[in-house]
Amino acid sequence: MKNKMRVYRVGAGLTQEELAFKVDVTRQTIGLIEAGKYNPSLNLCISICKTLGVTLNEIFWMEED
Amino acid sequence: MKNKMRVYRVGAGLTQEELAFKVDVTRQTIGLIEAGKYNPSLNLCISICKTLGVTLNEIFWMEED
DNA sequence: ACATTATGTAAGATATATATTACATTAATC
DNA sequence: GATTAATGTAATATATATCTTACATAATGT
Repeated sequence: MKNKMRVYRVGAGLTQEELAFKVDVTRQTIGLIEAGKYNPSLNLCISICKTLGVTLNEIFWMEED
Repeated sequence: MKNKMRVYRVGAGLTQEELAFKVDVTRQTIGLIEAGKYNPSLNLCISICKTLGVTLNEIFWMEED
């Protein structure tokens, strides 16, 4: 599993397009990050987290390895 | 204050150059991230955290706002 | 079934993170 | 105080995140 963005996004009742608009980025960018095909910038990660009301660890930190 | 990288790096007894080598990046890149002048990629942030034995939140998440 | 909404994906363009090389400055050690 | 190690910083080059446009598919409602 890549990251938990999608879980928190739909949990927040947001579509990819809506989240994209809020963090000032493209819908495609959100989709590709969710799909694990993009390596987003820290600032974008932080914007996403703040918009979804969670922290970096909750979405982007994987405990396993 | 930008992020707490420097605190944890010197706490780990590492020089910028040593950390850079471990995360496979340039010394300059580390220096600029510490100085808050770069917007690093998530993967690099994760590498740095793992090398320093901390999580994303500890270094890159600011509670204020 | 059809219309609409949400998502996947791809090609080419643009912005920016990072590399490379180089030199300057500061801190530490002798 | 001279020498070395660590860090700051700048110019140009390269790699890659992100944008733009476009089309295709999946899901959902009527």
